[in-house]
Amino acid sequence: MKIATFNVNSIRKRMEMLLAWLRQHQPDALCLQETKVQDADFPRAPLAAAGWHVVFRGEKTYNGVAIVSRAPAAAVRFGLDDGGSADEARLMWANVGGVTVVNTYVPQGRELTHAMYRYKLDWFRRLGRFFGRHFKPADLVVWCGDLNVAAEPEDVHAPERHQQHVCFHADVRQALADCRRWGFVDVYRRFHPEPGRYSFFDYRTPDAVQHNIGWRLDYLLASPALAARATAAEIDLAPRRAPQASDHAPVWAEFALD
DNA sequence: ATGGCACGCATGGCGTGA
Repeated sequence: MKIATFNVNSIRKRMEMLLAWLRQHQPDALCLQETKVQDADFPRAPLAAAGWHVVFRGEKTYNGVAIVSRAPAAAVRFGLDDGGSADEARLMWANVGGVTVVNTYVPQGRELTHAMYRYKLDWFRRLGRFFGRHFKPADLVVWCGDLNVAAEPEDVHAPERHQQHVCFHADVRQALADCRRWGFVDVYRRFHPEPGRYSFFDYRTPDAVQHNIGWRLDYLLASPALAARATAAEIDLAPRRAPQASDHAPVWAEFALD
């Protein structure tokens, strides 16, 4: 089973690239973030014409998540179900081929002093409780998405310059670590321990990919039971190098399931 | 040290992203 995640930065701008990537990689499930489109305008027709199922929740201009799959997704649910802000355009989960796929677009946080940064830290706490409420480590679960955190110094170019950044501050790294303590394994790192492997490259950095000035913000984190079955994982930089690219690259992993 | 660029919007500059 092949599962992937891709922050597309507008699905309408990225549809041609997205269809080509699906055709080439044939994932069982692809989690998308930042679709930036309200549901009434979601471009489901070109995906359906290519034989893909898709479930989604979005809003105008901002956020938006979707799961594209070859077989229909089951038990599709949206949002954090703890009575707080549900953020349905930031979290969805579904069963695809016997695996529970959780797709998140974690709030970026804007500035350390901004209310959205407090909201981001709280969001990780709420998500940790969500995992504890719904899943057991023996379940086959994969948490995918743009987590907006470089988990370790190896996950960002020049970490010493980013100690006060909302995606690398000690507090947000700890919030992700606390959330992962449920049992999540970083599948990409199982296969690629080397530093300097990134999934995000800022548009404003000239030739960022060529100079490898980036961040690893996009993850597939598997439950212990699922991680034990991982056979491969990669960051695909080709779509990031292409014209009219998203600022993120797709990340995928494969699992050997019965 | 600062700002690059791209996106969407009842657009012609602004808020947001990371």
